[in-house]
Amino acid sequence: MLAKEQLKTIFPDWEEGLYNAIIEHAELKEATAGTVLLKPGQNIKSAMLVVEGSVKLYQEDEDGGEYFMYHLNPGEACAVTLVCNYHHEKSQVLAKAVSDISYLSIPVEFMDKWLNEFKSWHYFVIRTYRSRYEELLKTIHEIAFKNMDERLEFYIKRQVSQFGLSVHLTHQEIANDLNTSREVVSRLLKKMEHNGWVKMNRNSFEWVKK
Amino acid sequence: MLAKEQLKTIFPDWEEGLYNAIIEHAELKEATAGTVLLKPGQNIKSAMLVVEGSVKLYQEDEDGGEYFMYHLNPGEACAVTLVCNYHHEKSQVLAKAVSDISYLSIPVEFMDKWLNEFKSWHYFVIRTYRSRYEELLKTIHEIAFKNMDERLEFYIKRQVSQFGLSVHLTHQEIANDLNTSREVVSRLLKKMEHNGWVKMNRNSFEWVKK
DNA sequence: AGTGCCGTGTGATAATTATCACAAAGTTAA
DNA sequence: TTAACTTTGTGATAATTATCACACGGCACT
Repeated sequence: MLAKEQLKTIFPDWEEGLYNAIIEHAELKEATAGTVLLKPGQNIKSAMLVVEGSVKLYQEDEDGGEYFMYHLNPGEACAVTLVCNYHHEKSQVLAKAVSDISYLSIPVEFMDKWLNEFKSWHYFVIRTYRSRYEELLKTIHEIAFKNMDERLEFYIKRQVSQFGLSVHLTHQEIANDLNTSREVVSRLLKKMEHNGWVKMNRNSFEWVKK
Repeated sequence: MLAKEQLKTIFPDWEEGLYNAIIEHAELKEATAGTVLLKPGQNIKSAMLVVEGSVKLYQEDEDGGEYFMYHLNPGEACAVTLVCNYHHEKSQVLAKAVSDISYLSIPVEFMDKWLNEFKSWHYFVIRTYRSRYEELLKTIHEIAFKNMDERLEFYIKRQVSQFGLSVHLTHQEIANDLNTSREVVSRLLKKMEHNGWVKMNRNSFEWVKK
């Protein structure tokens, strides 16, 4: 388990008691890049709080399609796992580690208990829901109103603000995240290259716009 | 203001003290069908809890487009208005009364206070966020993966489960909610009519499938 | 009854995206 | 180096949706 000091830097503004409770009851787990942490339909047995690395949240289609919704970073929690009624909730999302990660896993039994015990925990839960709700709104805005070129630009910008100007993704990976085809992504990136927005390499490209 | 008994039937499972606080501090407001209750960009000054009638929540585009996300019914609250930090939050959604409605309006000052005072209030807030988050997920699922015919069917089914088998909407209204054009809706409804899924009238139709 | 508006039907065409087919270039491993 | 594989480029074509144009019928109002 982490030292309390480390916890405090990653999850600031909690009560002493909550740090202690975490240290006592949470398990620090690790997962390698690409691991599926949560699948649609899966029963939720524990909450997930990211400590290190980042996680991608997807909506998944019945027949294999995926749509990327948002990233979870250190200090953030997966909203769908913060349930307050025992064992009955199932995941509606797919969560995948983008990098090697470590995260706190907290049995759902404590969710309800801590809501009563720790004020800072219930603020954390509410803030988590609120911010994830807002991420979903942004995602809906993109899909509902924008064409693929603008959606790709939005996607790249999110990627850039996460990992910097150098984007290490293949066209195929991007196409999967946007539920479109590799060809479409290739052509749109080519157009962006002509416009001087990106510098293309194999397996990666640089975002140079603005 | 409503009598406590009425409040209890619409918002069950609250504490006595919360009902009293509502009676003391909430205002019971009314609005006629079609009224815009909340606009994107607007500062949130008060929470909205639906008492009677129903409200439609939309994502709005910069240039006039709208996309319908979900309904709010009596006993439900608008998640975006349940803010806990004063005055700084702006709406990212559009809320419109579908029918004549009445709702409780609670100044945001109380949001934080009540979170501390009433356990039943913070459960209510969390449940609200959770259920709205889930509605957004469903919406994303539709837009990201389905063609317009399936999205229209999903839309009609939601309408039916809200208001019954008789759907009183013009093709134009449906087209606005789905951010598509009237012609597309007309043609798809015609196809559904051929399949025996609907019986068309002027200004309305019946859902007869299954 | 006539006028005009609104809701609907429908063809023609454009724009966007999806799908298929295949080539070329870079990378990895024997 | 050669072979196998991955990534990317690109044309051709299909499917889906958007847009434009216009007709027709019901309904309200005089």
